[in-house]
Amino acid sequence: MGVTAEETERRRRPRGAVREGLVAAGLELARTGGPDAVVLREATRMVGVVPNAAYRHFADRDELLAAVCAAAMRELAARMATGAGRVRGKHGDPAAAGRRLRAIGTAYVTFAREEPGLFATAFAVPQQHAYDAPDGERTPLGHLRAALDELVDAGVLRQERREGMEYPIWSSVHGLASLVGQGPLRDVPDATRRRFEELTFAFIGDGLTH
Amino acid sequence: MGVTAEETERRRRPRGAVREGLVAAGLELARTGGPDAVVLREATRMVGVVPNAAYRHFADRDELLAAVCAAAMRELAARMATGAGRVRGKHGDPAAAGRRLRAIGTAYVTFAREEPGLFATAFAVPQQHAYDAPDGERTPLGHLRAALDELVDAGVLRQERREGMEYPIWSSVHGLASLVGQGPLRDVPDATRRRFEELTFAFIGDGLTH
DNA sequence: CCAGACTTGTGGACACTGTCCACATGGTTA
DNA sequence: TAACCATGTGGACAGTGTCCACAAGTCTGG
Repeated sequence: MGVTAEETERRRRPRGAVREGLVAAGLELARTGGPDAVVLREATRMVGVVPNAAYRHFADRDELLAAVCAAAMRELAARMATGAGRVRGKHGDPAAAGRRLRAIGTAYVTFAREEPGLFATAFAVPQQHAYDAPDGERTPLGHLRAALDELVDAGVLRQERREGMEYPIWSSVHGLASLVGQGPLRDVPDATRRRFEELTFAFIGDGLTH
Repeated sequence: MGVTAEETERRRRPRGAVREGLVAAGLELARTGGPDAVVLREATRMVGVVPNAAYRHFADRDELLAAVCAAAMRELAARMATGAGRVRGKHGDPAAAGRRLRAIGTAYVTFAREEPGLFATAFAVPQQHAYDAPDGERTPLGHLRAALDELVDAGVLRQERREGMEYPIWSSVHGLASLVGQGPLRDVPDATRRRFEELTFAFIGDGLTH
């Protein structure tokens, strides 16, 4: 009797819900344990479905992981957007432009420190890293590019120094995030870490206005 | 008959050979597949010993992995030492000091690109990252500190800017290495990658002489 | 409107992994 | 020489990714 009820209930899942559920479950696992914690069977258990069901939506575990990685990367981009959005001052104001660059950098590093598992997961599977994601949203690199363009508009960064400036800055911020989030500097005291962040952002500022 | 021969052969291993063999095997696995590829059973197979034998030398797989990570980190430090050692010019010569800093940075990034598996493994288990390793050898951070100290001695880096300068620079180099070695910039063409490296090292130089 | 095709979930199986236990065996020491 | 200790063995177990055959809904063309 209960069997029939549950059996019929089995099909009541909205279309695509299992796939989304698996990604959400994978994100939760990644949050606490990083990419290695994204175990297919555990994710299916969380969704309430048998392990093999996952294979109707992903070719294998790697494909599930890739979807989780993409989601983690979107989360990082979203936090950068939020950080930049909180800075007031209109486009072209030199001070505001500087604060916006710093805000996206801070968001990046803060994400790595507060969510080391998700941060590691975001970079676990190398994705195409264009300025914009397929859905039209800005990627982290896109946010950086926009911030640098604004610094040029504001007259803070000279045009002839603009080209390629994304990469040294991305390197600095990404390296700081890695070292502090999961790397050797993971366990330094909070005050020390803040000093490292301060030093690094000051270094970037120096490099920009050279 | 053959049994007895092999049985007696079993004990012919030099003392500590199994442990060292396991680390060496783990290093080989890490070289091709990163930290996840360090699988205990495969390492024991390579050494020619039964899986459980590993538990006489390591509490569990994590402890084996930690040993492999430490070895990978020493390998990175060794390459930095080699790179610095190739630069001629005596201590205190400004040009030589700059070249030495660049040489250790280049060695760091080159290691990440040529041996992405080992690079990832070196940073997979966060170790104490002092200036010197327990065996007295310089760590990567130790090399960086020495290079910066020399820049001060050479008069390139002003003393009052010296303190804490390790961290922005380490961040820049480590970030570049991560992005180029295993991260989103892993597959950019060689020429592009070299340009990113050039830009980043120039950026660091600017920040130093600010 | 209904038979077949397609989609999606199930059940059972396999090889592989890390790890535990009891046991054997050789070298060392009291 | 007898007891001990370090080290390797053999067998077992749970957990994992993945494959195959099957079932039960859903959609579609005649």
